[in-house]
Order: sequence, then C-alpha cells, then structure tokens
Amino acid sequence: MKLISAGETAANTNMSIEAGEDLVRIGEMAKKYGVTLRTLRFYEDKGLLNPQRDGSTRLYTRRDKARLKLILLGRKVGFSLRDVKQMMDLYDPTGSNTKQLKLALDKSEKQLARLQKQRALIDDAISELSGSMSAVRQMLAERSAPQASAAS
Amino acid sequence: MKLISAGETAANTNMSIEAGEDLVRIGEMAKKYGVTLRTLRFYEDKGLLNPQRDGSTRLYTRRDKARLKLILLGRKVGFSLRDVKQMMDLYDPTGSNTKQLKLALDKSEKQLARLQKQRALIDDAISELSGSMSAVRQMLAERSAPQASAAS
DNA sequence: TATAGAATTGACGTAAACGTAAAAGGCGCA
DNA sequence: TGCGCCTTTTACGTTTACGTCAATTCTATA
Repeated sequence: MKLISAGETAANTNMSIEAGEDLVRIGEMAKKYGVTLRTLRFYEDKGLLNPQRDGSTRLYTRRDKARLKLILLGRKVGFSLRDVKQMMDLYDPTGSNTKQLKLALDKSEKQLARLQKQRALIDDAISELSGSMSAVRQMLAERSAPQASAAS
Repeated sequence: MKLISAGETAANTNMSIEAGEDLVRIGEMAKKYGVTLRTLRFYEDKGLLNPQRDGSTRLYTRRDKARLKLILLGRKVGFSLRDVKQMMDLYDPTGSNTKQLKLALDKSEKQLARLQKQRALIDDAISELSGSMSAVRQMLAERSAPQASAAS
C-alpha cells in the first residue's frame, strides 16, 4: 500500500493509481504552505483538518489544501483558530452556506474593529515612545554639550 | 505597630531617611494607579518595585510611585517587564546615568521599529480582511438578489 | 467582642499556538 | 542489511503578565 504525490510528473518514485487524486504527505504539505509538521498535526488535533490515512500516514487532499489556505488567511487577519473552526464547521457543500457567510461577516466586523483599535493603540504607543526618545536625546545632549563643541 | 492613615507623618518605628515620607499601603497604591494588588506584588516579585515593610505590610514611597509610573509607561509603549527592569536597574541617583539613557534609547529604537512593523502588519490584515468582507457581502447578495428584491 | 475589611504568602490556572524531545515503525537504496 | 529519511503518537515545555482561589493574620470599628 503506497500512493503519494502527483499523478502527472513522475519525478517521484511513487505513483498513484487513482485518477486525479493529488494526495500529499505531511512533509510536502508543510513545505508547500510554509508551516511545520507540528502545525499540521496540531490543526488536525483541533479539528481544522481531516486528512485521509494510508495506514497511519496522513494524506492530504486538495480539500485539505483549501481548508489550510483558509486557516492561514484567518490567522493572517487575526482570527483565533477557534473562530476559524467555528466558521469552517458551518460549511456545507450542498447548501447555500448563507449562515456560514453571515457568521463570517459578523466575526469579520468584530475583528476589523479589534484591528482598528489595536492600530490606534499602536499609534498611541508610537507617538508616546517618540516623545520619550526626544526627551532622552535631549538629556543626553545636555550631558555632553556643556563640555565642548560636538562629537560622539 | 501601625502607621499610615496619612495624618501622622511623624517618625515612628522605622526611619532611614527623613520625614515627610508619604507612605501608602498596597490598596491605596493600587487604586491610585489603576492596577491590582496582584500586579503590585507581581512587580515586586520581579524586582521592579521594592516597597518598605511595616512588619509584613508593604509601604510604598514616592520612589516606588515614580518607578511604577515608569513601568506603566514602558508597558504602554510595549516594553516587556524584563526590558523595563533592565533599564531601571541601571539607574544611579548619584551619576549622570548616561549608560541608562543610552540603553533606553537603544531599546526604544528597536521597540519603535517593532511597533511600526506591527502597524504595517495590522494595516495589511485590515485591508485583507476588508477585501474578504466585500467578497462575502457579494456572495450573500448573489444568494438573495436572484430571488427577488432585497431585505435582511 | 464580633464582624467586616485589609493584608500576607503560596500556588495552581490561563490563553495561543505550537516547539521539542522521545521512542518506535516503515521504506527505498547501495 | 545497515543507513538515513520520513512518519507516527505521546506528552511535557514555552512565553507573559497576571487571575483566582485558599488559608491565615491583623486591625479598625461598631
């Protein structure tokens, strides 16, 4: 029992007999999306991914790839994995997914608000810090200027 | 043994410096600076504060207040407590503190860079999220528009 | 004196997202 | 057939800044 990577290019030793099923193992998956093996297993443990198995070996389908892309997008915009899961769990391939979309929109609005608040805090911190830095530079200048002209 | 209660500023059991020492207990200190008791004890545990003791009761001097203000400022601009401590540990009331100021400036520059980077990431996330939201709204519209007019 | 309000020192819990062994099973290949 | 690489499961460790009891003591006040 062994299948694995692509069905087209025979760059690999193993070839799938199945048609079009582009299955990859965890190593390739990780490399492809720039995550670690641990991360993929962790996501699975959290119910975010659900790869097939060949014996005990995980085999990721293009469905898993789509889901991983969504996870990474969610992570990028600051959603927790819990949120991501909650949204993905509502996905129904046979329906219109109106509920899912509404939930996503709702969560997105809240997340957007959080992000804007964070940005405000950071802007605040930046100006505060800049101010302090000016003061410190001033103090340092007063400690070296009275001596002579200028140098450092 | 009891002092406090802010009226009798006279000398009591302990005196190492001089009078006029406006000592406050942890409760008042916490209220004054908007932190919890736990926080004050935690900062002490981390070596950031060093209140006097009346028996086992902590008594905060104006020195502690000054230090706490610095801690809170540092926290606001995103320094870790470790950083704050490192900078404060260099304070020498008898010297020019040039070293301390230089370290503070150095750390500040790095922190400023971090903050700016964070802001860039957040801006990125905001626009990405906004984009996704538009798409989702679009999808929702397509699910309700084809039927009739609109509502929701 | 009884009760409520401060204060003390532990010490475990929390959140988020993995990192990092450890021990073991398979597989291709020279 | 031994080596090396990939994979698996299990499970404790990390980071930061406290939160949240718990048990106890001290004190002020009605």
